Order: sequence, then structure tokens, then C-alpha cells
Amino acid sequence: MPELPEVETVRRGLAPVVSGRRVTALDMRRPDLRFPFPERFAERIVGQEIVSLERRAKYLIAGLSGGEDLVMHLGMTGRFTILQNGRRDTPGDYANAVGPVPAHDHVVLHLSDGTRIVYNDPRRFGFMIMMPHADQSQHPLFRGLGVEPLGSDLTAEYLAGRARGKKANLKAFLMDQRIVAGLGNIYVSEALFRAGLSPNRAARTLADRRGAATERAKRLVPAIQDVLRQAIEAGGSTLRDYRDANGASGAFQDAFAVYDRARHVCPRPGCGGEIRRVVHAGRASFYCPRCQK
DNA sequence: ACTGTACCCTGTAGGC
DNA sequence: TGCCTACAGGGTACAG
Repeated sequence: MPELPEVETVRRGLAPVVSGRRVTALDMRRPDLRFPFPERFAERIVGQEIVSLERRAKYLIAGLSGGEDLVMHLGMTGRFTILQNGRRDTPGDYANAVGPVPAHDHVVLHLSDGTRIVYNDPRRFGFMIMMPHADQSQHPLFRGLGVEPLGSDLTAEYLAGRARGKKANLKAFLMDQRIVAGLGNIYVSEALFRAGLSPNRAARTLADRRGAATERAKRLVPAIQDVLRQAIEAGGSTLRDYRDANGASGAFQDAFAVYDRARHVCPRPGCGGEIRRVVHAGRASFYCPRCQK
């Protein structure tokens, strides 16, 4: 669920609350999420100061004063919630241990100012791992990642170079985290609509015979960057589970042109086409066959 | 080297 | 009302 804009929104909500705070306790309500929790997880975190909270692709990275990083992924349904002053709107009160623990609250991070950060994840596709900060770029999780789409590394020439000779379709190409890191099912569909490119088109057509970027690649870069920037500005997209760290929904779902809009009329003025749903690699794709070639 | 499928897990929506 | 199926923001392990 959470793609780059959602993870970035969570990061921005959490960062001011956790930065400079010390972890005073860690509760684990089960032994694992998608992976087992790190060895001696609590001992490695408790007593450390959280010095930074960064994002790479869809990963959140908390830098700890002891030199290790806590790397977190939200999977499909992961959610961080900030609890201040022992108050909580759902049943269960962590401060007083009153009432049942809410379903799927798997991890609670207690901070030195009394704030607690709760990690909730019904499907448990998310995970938390620890790694030395110095090893980050060489860690298997990060080593093969593609460029950050909002950085200066995403260029038409880069896309053309990676797409050259690939007969896979554009949908799969852009979903591949080794190419562009942080895009997911929603924003690939939306970016392709903005670029006027069909998800069915072969990726190699982003490059010409010499490997130079085509007009298509040049349209794709701003389409990706604009949709991500606008989504971040809107606080991400809430379809079902997603909430930011303060419990607020995103608003960008109201701006979807095609995602989850099968059989609706294309929003481009004068088009009148009908949005289609197709499946690529087991994931739904949405596009307007008239606008996207 | 690619590509497509199955799977991890839970909740929900829709058809009957 | 209830049962059953399909599907959901992600990523990985396979088989072909």
C-alpha cells in the first residue's frame, strides 16, 4: 500500500516526534512480522537516541546513536501511530494497561518524553531489521535499488539506458524497484496516464536504436516526479488502511485519474474514453486506451 | 537473463 | 444472514 508518497508522509510526521528522543522501552507482541525481529532487538534499541529518520525507496531508516540503523518497511498495511500523554482513541491504554490491546498492534516504541510509537500491521508484510549504518549501501536490501525518483538521478537518459532491449512492458519496468525505487501500483498507473503511455508498451521503446532517450522517456520523467510531488503534498493516498503518523487520511485518492477507476470516463477533457483495468504480473493496471499509446 | 505465477497474511466487498 | 471467492498500497522465491 504505502508507496513513496505515503512513506514520506509518515516520515515527516514521525521525524519531529522521534528526533533527539531516547528509546526507553520496546514492546513486542509477537516474535515476528514478515521476518523475525532482530536478535536481542530490545537491548540494541533501548537507551539509544534516535538521531535521524530518513527514507530510501519505501524504507524508513532510523539512525541510532550507537551506530546501528533500524530499517522499517510498511508492507501493504503497516502503520505507525504517535500516542502522546497516555491517550488513545481506540480500546486499550498502554500507559495503564487497561482494556484489550488493539488487534495487530505488534510493536510499541516508548520514548524518553513519554511518547509512544505504535506499529500496527494486519497483514504483517512489513518488517523491522537492524544493520550497521556503515553497511547500509551494501546491504542486500539496498544494494540493488534503483534511483530515487525525486532526485536528480532520474533522467530520460537513465530510463532509456535501463530500458534498452527490454521487452517487458512499461508497467512491470516501472514497478521494478531496481529501476526506480519507491514507485508502486498506484503511482505507476497515474504516471503512465500523465505521460500518455500505455502500460502495455514495451519498455525498450523508451530508447531509440542508439540507446538515446525517446520523447516518451522525456515525458515520463516529469510525469513521475509531478505525480509523486503532488501526492506528497496531499499527504498520500488512502484507499483502505493508510494513515499518517497522526492518524490522518491522505487526500490524493481524490485526484486519481485512472487508478481504481475501471469503466469510468477518462478525465481528460474531450477524450470521452473509458478507463480499462488489465493485469500485469498479477497486479491491476488502469489506463485510458485513447490517451495512452 | 528474463518472465510469469504462487505465496506470505488478514480483512473486506460483492455475488449467490 | 451467511458462505464463498476475489482482491488489496509489497516483495520474494521459484519454475519455465
